Amino acid sequence: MDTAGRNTVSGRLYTRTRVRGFAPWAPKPATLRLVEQIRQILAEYEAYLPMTARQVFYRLVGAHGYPKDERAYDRLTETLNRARRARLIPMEAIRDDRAASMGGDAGYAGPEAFWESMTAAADNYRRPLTEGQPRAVEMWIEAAGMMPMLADITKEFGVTVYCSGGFESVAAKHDAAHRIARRHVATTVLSIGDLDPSGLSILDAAAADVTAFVTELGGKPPTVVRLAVTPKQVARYRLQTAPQKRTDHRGAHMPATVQAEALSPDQLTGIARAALADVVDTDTIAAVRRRSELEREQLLAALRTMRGSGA
DNA sequence: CTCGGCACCCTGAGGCCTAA
DNA sequence: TTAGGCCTCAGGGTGCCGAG
Repeated sequence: MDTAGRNTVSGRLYTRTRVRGFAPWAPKPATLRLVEQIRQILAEYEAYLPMTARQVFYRLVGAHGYPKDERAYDRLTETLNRARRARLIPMEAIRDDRAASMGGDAGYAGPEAFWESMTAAADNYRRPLTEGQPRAVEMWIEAAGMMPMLADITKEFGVTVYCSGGFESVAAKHDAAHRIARRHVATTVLSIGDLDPSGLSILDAAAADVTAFVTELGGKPPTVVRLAVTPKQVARYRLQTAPQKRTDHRGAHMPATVQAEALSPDQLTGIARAALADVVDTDTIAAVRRRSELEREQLLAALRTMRGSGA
C-alpha cells in the first residue's frame, strides 16, 4: 500500500498519496487512447519541443475534438503526469515555465577556462540584426507555450517575442511602452492570439494602454497588427471552432471562437515567417550578417594572438 | 462609481468515490 | 483492488459586465 507513501522530510505519513519518481502505470483503454493522441501531437511538434501542458491541451481541443473545460484539462495534466512517470512520454517533452533558479556562483576553473570563455564569446560575436532597420518589430503572443516555437523564427529576423500573458500587469505594459518610446524608429507589433472576445479585448486593452504610455513618454505610438488567428485563416485552414461561452461577456459576441493552437505548428510558423519577411528589411539583415562575420574573424584572430603571447 | 462574479492564463497536490 | 474521474485547495495575475 505505501511503497511510495512515506514523506520522511516533513515527517508526515500518508496512507494514500500520489506515486513518487518513475512509476509503472496500467491506464485504461480510454486513457491510453488519450496518451496516443498526446504522442501524435508531440510528434507533430517534434521540432518545437518541449511544449507546455496548456499547449497540448489546446492542440487536443483544436485538432482532436477534446472537450475544452477545466475538468478535461485536469484529466489531461494527470494523464501527462502519469504517462511521463511511466516513461510513455519523455519527461523533456513537457515544459513547466515556473521552475526558476537564482544565485549560485560560476567563476572560472583557471586562466585557461577564462580564455576558453572569451573565445566562445568572440565566436558568438555579432551585430544586432535590428541595426539599420527602418522600423522596429516586436511580436506579442498570448500564451507562453508558443514562445519557443515562434522565437525560433523571429530570431532570424532580429525580432523579440513577448508574451502578453505577462503583459496584463501595469508594470509590464509600462516596460513595453518605455522600450517603444526609447526607439528613434517607429514600432510595428505583430500579435498572435486566440480568436475570441477575451483574446481580442486583452490585446485591445494592452495596445491602448501601451499607446497611452508611449504618447505620454513622448515616443512614437506602435502600429499593432493582428497576425493570427483571423477569420480569414479560420476559413482558409478550416480550423476547429468552438461556440463562445454564453457567460463570457467581454467584448462583442462571436458565433465561433478559435484557439491559436488550432493552427498547426507549420501553419503558425509559416504565417509568422511570411509576415516578418514582409515587414523586416531582409537586405539590410544580410548586410549586417556579412559585416558581423568579418568582425568576428578579426576578434578571434586578436584573441589567438593575446593567448599565444601569454597575456 | 464601486464591487462581486465570471471569464482568462498557468500548474500541482490530496482525497473521495465508483466503475472495470 | 485499483485506475482515474471529479472536487477542492493553493497561489499570482487581469478585464469586463451588470447590479447596487
